[in-house]
Amino acid sequence: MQPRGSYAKGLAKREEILDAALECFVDKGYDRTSVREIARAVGLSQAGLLHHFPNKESLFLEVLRRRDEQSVSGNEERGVHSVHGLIDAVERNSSQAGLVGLYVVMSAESAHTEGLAREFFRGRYAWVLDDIAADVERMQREGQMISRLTAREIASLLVAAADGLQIQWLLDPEGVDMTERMRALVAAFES
Amino acid sequence: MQPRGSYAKGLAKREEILDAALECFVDKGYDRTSVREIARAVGLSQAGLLHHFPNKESLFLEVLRRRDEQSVSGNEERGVHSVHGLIDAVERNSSQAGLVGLYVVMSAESAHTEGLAREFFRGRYAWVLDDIAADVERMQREGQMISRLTAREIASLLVAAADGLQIQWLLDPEGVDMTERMRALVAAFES
DNA sequence: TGTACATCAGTGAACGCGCGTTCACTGATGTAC
DNA sequence: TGTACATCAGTGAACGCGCGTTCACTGATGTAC
Repeated sequence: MQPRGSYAKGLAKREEILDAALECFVDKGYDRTSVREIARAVGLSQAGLLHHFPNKESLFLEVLRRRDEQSVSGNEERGVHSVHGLIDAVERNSSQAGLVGLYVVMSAESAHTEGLAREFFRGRYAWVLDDIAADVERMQREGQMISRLTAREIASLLVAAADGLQIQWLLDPEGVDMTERMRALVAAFES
Repeated sequence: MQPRGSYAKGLAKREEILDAALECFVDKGYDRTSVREIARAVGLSQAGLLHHFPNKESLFLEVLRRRDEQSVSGNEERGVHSVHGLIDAVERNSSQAGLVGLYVVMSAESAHTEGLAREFFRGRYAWVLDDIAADVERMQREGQMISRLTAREIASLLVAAADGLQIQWLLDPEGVDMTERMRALVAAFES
């Protein structure tokens, strides 16, 4: 006998939970966010929440996965991950108070840890860097970017700067304009 | 009646605790490091450890402060914080498996949080950026660096890249040579 | 169209656990006289 | 030089607390006949 699957109401609640969980994880990190807290935010008991997800780590990974899907589909028209796609992501980030910023904190947190979250981020960085490096290589061929550095080096530095600027911005939101600063970096790489 | 102050034995134990705490915080982060764990590492009971520090947060801040002092005194001859001082720090970091890396994870963690740790990092970033910007400005005056970007922008991007590369390196130690990549970035800024 | 029933959605209470911190205490150690 | 004593260094047990998770359960909902 096959399981029947979720009802419409269940799926809707699931989405609601993922939204609330994202918000909590973004502004408090994994460890400092409790399941109870997320449950309260969506008007459920903790046991009610855990009816939709087997445990906290699964919920967290679902949040990451969905975030990734959304960011991919939103960027479709300009190439999944490109140099300017990265700048867009940074811009969205500063206006929406840390949507992609989840990644910086979460990846920094999980970089030290074993487990599924670490594997998720390792994989994610790998293909983001691949995509951006491909875009940089194209720009180099078209003579738009310097060739003194390899495409991979430039891609890695761009992503690193985006992540690092996020930290500076979180510590001092008025002092840093992330988008403008990213544009300046790209300009320095342009030939 | 004045307090008598610590004995030599007490001061030695204090240093031992700070060393052990640094190691724990570096590879597990603040939340996942327990006082009991640090105490065990230095052969004390948890209550014994808390004889030397009033609570966990104080211990943590002491670790940060001492780390900063050591890194300053080690860099004396080349200017406290300079462009090449930053590269040195990155290099030391990759060889010593994350000594300064404490800052990246800790600052990312604490960027979202209120409290003393956040203030510590806010202040620290402010003066590190000031120092490096001053060094960049000197290099610009001497014609060694491009002037298309402001000194402050360059300084901010250098620090951001150093932090971001740390994350990439933690996730994939073989895939990234942080030092070499930092040198490439500095080269891109040189005129 | 009606109904029996399996499954879904969600509750409330409890579980064991590890956490940071506190307490009253003991022995070692330096110091004032 | 000897000694009384205040303070330091450290112990062991306990504290309350919030955590993630589990349990037995109830009512709602879709579906098969």
